[in-house]
Amino acid sequence: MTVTIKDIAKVAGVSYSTVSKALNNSPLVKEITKRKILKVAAEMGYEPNLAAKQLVRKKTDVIGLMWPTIERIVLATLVTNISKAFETTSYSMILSVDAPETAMDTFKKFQVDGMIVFGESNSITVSTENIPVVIYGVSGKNESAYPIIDANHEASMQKAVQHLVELGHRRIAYIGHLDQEDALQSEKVEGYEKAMKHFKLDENITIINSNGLNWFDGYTATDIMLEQDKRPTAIIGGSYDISGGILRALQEKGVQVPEDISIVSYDNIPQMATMEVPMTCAGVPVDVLAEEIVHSIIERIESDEEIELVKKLSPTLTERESTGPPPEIL
Amino acid sequence: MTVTIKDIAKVAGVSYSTVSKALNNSPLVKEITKRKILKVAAEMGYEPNLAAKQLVRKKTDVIGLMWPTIERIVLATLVTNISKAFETTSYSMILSVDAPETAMDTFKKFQVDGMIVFGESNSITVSTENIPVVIYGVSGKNESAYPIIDANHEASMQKAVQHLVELGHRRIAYIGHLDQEDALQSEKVEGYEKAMKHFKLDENITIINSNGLNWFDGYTATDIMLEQDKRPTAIIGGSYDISGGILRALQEKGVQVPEDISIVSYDNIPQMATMEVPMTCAGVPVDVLAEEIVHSIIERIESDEEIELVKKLSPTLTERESTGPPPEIL
DNA sequence: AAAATAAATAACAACGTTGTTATTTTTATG
DNA sequence: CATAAAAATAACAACGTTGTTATTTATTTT
Repeated sequence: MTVTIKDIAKVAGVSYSTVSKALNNSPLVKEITKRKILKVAAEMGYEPNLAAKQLVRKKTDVIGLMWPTIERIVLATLVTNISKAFETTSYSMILSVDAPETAMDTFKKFQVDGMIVFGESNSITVSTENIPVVIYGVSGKNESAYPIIDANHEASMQKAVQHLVELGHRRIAYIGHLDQEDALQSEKVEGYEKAMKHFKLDENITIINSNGLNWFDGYTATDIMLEQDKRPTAIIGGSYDISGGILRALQEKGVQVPEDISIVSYDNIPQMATMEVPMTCAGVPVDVLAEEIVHSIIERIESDEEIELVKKLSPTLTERESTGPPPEIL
Repeated sequence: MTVTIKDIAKVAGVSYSTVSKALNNSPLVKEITKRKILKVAAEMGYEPNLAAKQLVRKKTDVIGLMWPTIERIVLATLVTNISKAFETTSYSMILSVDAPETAMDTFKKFQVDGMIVFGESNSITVSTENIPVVIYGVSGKNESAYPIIDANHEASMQKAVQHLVELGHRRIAYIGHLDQEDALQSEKVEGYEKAMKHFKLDENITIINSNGLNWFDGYTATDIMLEQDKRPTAIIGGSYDISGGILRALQEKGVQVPEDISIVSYDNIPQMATMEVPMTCAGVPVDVLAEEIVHSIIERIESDEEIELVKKLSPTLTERESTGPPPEIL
């Protein structure tokens, strides 16, 4: 038998409503009785019944995270960070790896107070009724019905290019997955182009399609790139995995990083520091991103005012050993 | 305002207890009233309140999955499969990527009916009270307090070696992560050794430590292996990622797979089919594994009898293009 | 057609909380 | 030291279900 507030009440010799108040640290109960009740509760191993509480409070203090594609390491890191960020709040998080519809059903069933959705807003096909939602993705052109946390790929690319330009680079290539369907990827390429133009490097724009987001895709793309006659002195990798492949390909061809070629990677996760060559990277640090997402959904739940629809975050450039001045060109 | 059974009752002109029965398809209510009530409920967009139901039923129909290390692709695939497997049951699954203690707290709070734990039984440090638990891991020597689903690494290795022996191989090497702490890894190596001895290939036992479970670890280990004078004609890779690295390293050195060297990988996931060279692999197919895990926890919840403590599954050898007869040796 | 039985529905008490209202106890006031 | 005011506690009605018991209605049986 599980112990309820009524059991505690009996033992402590008070009414159960007093127990309820004491457990919620209400100012309506005297300090000394509060302490006594808390002590009894602890001794009896009391665990509150969420269902009962939920039934009367109409609130679960639970937020659902929809995460349909679990096989990408950067997102896995983000999820871990979000989960950690929730620990300091009064909310719990539940995770669903199901298809959006199924996930939504589960969340509705659990009557979550809010939802975090990875991906574009159009991944929400079912009605969310009036459950607050925050999306992590790309704000894009067309307006979304839900607030979006945008990691600001364009600004990241700007920072990456700027860093390399300041080091003296001019021939800066971009290797990434070129996918019209994927707004995330497109924004990176466009950001790169924009930045190059901004620094008057229009004719040096070199974009290589890795045709995928995996380690090996970056590897292959780099091989192809190295065969071309005019090598760039710096490469921007479109993602953690791709940059890993780029680095490996260069190493194998005996190209020194950063002496011969510098690399900056998109994605700002701690793992960048433990790569073969610690990687300079541009992007919103994953812990900041997590904090921001968690903060946003809670604000949206608790505040009545409409929050801003698009929140573009400020990326950081973290300098490590994969970037340096370009080699002297003979 | 959400619609409750009382609202339906009013509209349908019956008592709310009749509505409850009708919605649960009870034989105590006449077919015609049942239909009427169901129709009204649908029209009003009724969604049952889980908390209320839970409060009286003392059951949540929810199972928690503890998954502390989300960054391994094989486990991610398993999670996806488990999630899918639950869809055909009356249970829902919630996922926690937190540390075991935190995860356990969350699950207790949600009053899950059961828990699935990845890893060894000693990862459960907190009391599970009387929540049914099923562990996916290694049964090992010392008895566990909880039922274990064991993917039977030893038998997998036996199958891998047998397959290669039948093809005519004798010099079969094993490349994997040698970690005393990790029972999963140790069992694979031991299984390999046992199988080699079983086929009287004691003096051909070659074990190379990849010092890690990543793609690159397999890659490096293979490089080292190729420098040795007597090459094996076949390699067993300890995991999906490691095998990927092995394959890549061989390709780069111009070693043909399977003409020059055959590879069998541990881990039986669909992704094996889409590698550079479709990979022959040994292990319990991930969908079978998922079904078994889901079935076990549900059985443990619903059946009063004690279920067997250790369930060793039967691995499958899936033959693909990475294995063939050994080259003629001059 | 009245009495006995069966079938269908209604009434109501749980379940474990919270929050509001009613009562008791304590403290301050004249 | 009675009395008013304040503080502390108790009582009780929700919340939306389920399952048990009580009541009504329909169907047999004599």
